[in-house]
Amino acid sequence: MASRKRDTPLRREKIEADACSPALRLRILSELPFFEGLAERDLERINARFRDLGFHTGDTIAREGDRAERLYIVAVGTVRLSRYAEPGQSLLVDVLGTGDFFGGMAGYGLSRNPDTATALTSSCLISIGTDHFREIIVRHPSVALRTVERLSARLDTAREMLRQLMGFSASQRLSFVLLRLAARLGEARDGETLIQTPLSREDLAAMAGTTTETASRVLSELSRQGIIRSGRGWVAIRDSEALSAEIPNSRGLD
Amino acid sequence: MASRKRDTPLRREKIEADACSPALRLRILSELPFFEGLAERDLERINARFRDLGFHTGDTIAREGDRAERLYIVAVGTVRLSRYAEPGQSLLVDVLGTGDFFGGMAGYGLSRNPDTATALTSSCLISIGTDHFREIIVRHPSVALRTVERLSARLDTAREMLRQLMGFSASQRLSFVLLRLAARLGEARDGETLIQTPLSREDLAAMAGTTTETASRVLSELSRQGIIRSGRGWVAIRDSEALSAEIPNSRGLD
DNA sequence: CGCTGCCTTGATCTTCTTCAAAACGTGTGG
DNA sequence: CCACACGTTTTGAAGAAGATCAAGGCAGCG
Repeated sequence: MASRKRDTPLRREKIEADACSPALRLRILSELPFFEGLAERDLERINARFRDLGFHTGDTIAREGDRAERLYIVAVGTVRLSRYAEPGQSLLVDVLGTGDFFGGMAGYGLSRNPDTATALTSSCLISIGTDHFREIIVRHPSVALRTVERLSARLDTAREMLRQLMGFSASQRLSFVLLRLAARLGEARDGETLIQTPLSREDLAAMAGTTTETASRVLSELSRQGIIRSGRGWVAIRDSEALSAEIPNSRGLD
Repeated sequence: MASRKRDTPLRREKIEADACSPALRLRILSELPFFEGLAERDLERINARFRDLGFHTGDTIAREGDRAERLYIVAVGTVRLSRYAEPGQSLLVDVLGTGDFFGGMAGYGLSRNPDTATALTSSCLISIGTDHFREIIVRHPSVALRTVERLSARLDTAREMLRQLMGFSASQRLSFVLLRLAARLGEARDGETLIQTPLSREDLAAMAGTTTETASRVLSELSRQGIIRSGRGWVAIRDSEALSAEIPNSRGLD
């Protein structure tokens, strides 16, 4: 309706490819909740085990089915974890921001990557061989605990999504996905929460377990109601109350 | 059709309520993959921290929303983890057998039980306070690693189920659930794999994210094709090849 | 500008849920 | 030991939600 040539609120900052050069790595490491509270020299030793890697939008960071021999931590940017389903279909498992990790965690059970990771924006990650990470876990109980906690939380999230996916309607699921994304990646901007992670309708659909068309319809309807605004590659939530109200007994995640 | 008064292959052994009395606990503990490789005296110390609990069929072991202050490990029997959805609806998150654990793993993120646990059979569990378990993790790196690995595997399973739930048809999902159950809880019995865990059609439906009626229809159809046999509270898989073939690029889980 | 790809919208059609009722098993009490 | 009564399972028919198929519109980019 009243959708004139409105501002496209996209203001994507270019990320320097060398944003996490070796020099900066130590600082990044020390700020990760993961390694919080570790002694300076332990951090240095750990830092020496890490590698840093820059990626451009769309680059593949790790591929489903490859040997899982590295653990990755997102330092800057956002990363998309997806899992192949049918030809053409894929489930968008998660969207990761700064501090999130993925990749070969287990040495035994999961010898191969269960998911494909791609860079949604120019990103930079740090990575470490699983062997070395295991070593760190063994050496630093606090890291072990932290890892267990993060994994538990993620497991809960995944199960919560399962619950949502089954009982809820497509539009409820979409609303839920938007709230989840807003909470993790949203930026407050004059009263709205802007999600400027470049997620296509197809991506959103994949997160909600529905089709591109349905996703589009739902977003249109929400816009019509003034609950959100959206455009190509961005969504802004204007009334998150109303959005939450769409979802029966929802729970915050992550 | 040819479904005459066939044998009900149920042979459910009664489980003594005291099957895991303190005396037996040590043995059980030492056989858990979890604590494999620990020294005798470490095991004894750990054992001292554990409590043992017996449950009858249908008993509630832990309730969704309660404070998560204990970790449980299934010693004997099977346990059902479910999560409330809509009034009347619930998602059956998982079915646990010997050696599986659940409950408060994280101290921070998950201060409350995300799931309700009920005993599917007479079961006996051992449990430990989360604080004590954290202590064990800190003290015994091998347990930490094992925990991380188990959690990773579970996370993967949950995500795999997510993938299934979205792209697949109800019958494919059901087939998948049956295979999963068979792999974890099935017993080989003259050429068939028998799942004698007393799961109702409603339970199966909840695992597959569908309704009782649809579950029933699908099982009927599979029986008609000779792929399975089923009755009240049991399913036997006669041709797991055929069952797998129902599912596009499936993956083993857990 | 005109192309290419993304997004929107419409119409049809399949699948699954929902509502309803009958058949079956199981355990119970006579 | 039999018969009844309950809950589970099965089956049927109608309905709704969403997938699929098919165009048309709009933004960004060369």
